[in-house]
Amino acid sequence: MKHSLYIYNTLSRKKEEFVPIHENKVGMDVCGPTVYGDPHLGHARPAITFDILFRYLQHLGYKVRYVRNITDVGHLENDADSGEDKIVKKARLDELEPMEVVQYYTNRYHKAMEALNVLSPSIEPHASGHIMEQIEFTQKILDAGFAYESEGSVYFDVEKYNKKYHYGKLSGRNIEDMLETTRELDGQSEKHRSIDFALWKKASPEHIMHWKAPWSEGFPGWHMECSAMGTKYLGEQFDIHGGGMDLMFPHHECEIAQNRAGLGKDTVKYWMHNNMITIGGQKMGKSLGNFITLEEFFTGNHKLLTQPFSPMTVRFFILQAHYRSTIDFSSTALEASEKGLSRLMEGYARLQKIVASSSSSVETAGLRAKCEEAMCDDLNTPIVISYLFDTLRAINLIHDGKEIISATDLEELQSVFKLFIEDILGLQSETEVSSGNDAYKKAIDLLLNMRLEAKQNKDWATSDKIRNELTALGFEIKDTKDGFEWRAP
RNA sequence: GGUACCUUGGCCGAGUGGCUAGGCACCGGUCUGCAAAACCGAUUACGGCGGUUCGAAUCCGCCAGGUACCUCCA
Repeated sequence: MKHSLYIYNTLSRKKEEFVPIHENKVGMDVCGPTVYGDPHLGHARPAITFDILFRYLQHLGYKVRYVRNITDVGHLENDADSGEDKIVKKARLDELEPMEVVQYYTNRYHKAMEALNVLSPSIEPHASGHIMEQIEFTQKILDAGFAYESEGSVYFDVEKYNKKYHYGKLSGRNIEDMLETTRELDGQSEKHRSIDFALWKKASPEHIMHWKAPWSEGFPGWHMECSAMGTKYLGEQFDIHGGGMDLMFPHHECEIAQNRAGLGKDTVKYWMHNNMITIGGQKMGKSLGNFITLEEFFTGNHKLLTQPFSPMTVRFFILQAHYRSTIDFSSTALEASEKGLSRLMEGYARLQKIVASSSSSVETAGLRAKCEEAMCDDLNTPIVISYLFDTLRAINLIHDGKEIISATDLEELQSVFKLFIEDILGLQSETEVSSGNDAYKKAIDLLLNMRLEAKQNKDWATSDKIRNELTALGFEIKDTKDGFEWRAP
């Protein structure tokens, strides 16, 4: 029996059954990175969360168009007149062309994502390549009467919008509170209200990145790109929009308002938000300066890291928590994940070598359904993983010859493990890649066969010497009943 | 100040009314020349107080502590 997928919709604050707008097709938009810095652990979370969703929707048989944008126009540093493109600022510091910075960090992002086994989205549009669409969208909002021009910039009229629609429906805020709690109005004289946000911003003279628009030489406001690009590639109504929880307000709230004002209808059916990764209980982020880049994880080159952590360990660590929970980073937590993952992957490798018997003494039939059920319950990957570990025990017992499994059950188990470990969770074995070529493998086998002989002759000195030397080089040697297993460093 | 959320055993983390996920660590055992691995077993838990209920980690109230957003952030 096929389960229905339920996902948590931030709009309703409830798990809802996922029903696509168009049968068998899913449109999905996720906020991608701003490419002015190295990708860090925080970037890995939404990428992996929505990678899982992307993979699972496809597994369910949907044809998915996944749009993940690259923000390269930059956001305003602040709302004041001196607001400056982040990308421009960095470029000037580095004395690079803005697009050079964009290219550099985009490449770095892609490299990290590939290492994490995050699938490429269907379309990865750059904001800088969609200025026309953003200008047109802004014009639509102006035409609809929900924006005003002021000194070359265009602002969204939140109060007017709120009279007809509801500004704050996603984040649960109300406009009165926002007006009360926003104190500083200095330097914002262009705007009618402090809560109004820019759709188009006139560029100051020192601003390098700017484009021609009916109102001024300038650049789009920072919520505009999602409205313009999402609807361009997915239509005026599409299924899923995702991103980090910190984007809920103002970014996604403003996007909802822009789309409603410009198109006259709500665009997104399901809003999904992943929670943050914390470090010592605090959000890991740029402003706090407590983030660790993905490269630092992979190399171990950071004062908070006791060792390097492989991309798969990082991926597994993230999947061991539900995407809507905060997950607290620590080196010891990563170490625990690393060991768990390694045990899981070894068991998975063992599963391939198991020889079937005429019947089964272990019960494994329900695994597929249980895992599907967990995934359908708002992508509960930690539960899926716990089921895999439960089954791992049976696999090891069969491997040790203490239990038996029939050919039918074995085939099913292999199929389920492949489906969930590789296809859905996207975990891949890292040791096989690094094991090198055939000659190298044969050389190690040769050494270990010599050790086996020494053992048979009770020559413990030679036997231990080979094992100790190989261990010192980073190899893992395991004796089995009738031989050995080894793993490259 | 406003809004939302969180507090689970040594650590990380599931779980939303009864059936006490899982991982890592630790302890005991089996196996082994020794070790590793694997397996078996044991131990440790739901922030505090009160309420609802036959029964609460799970629902309600209060208190304490913490986090996020309200400014760029995944």
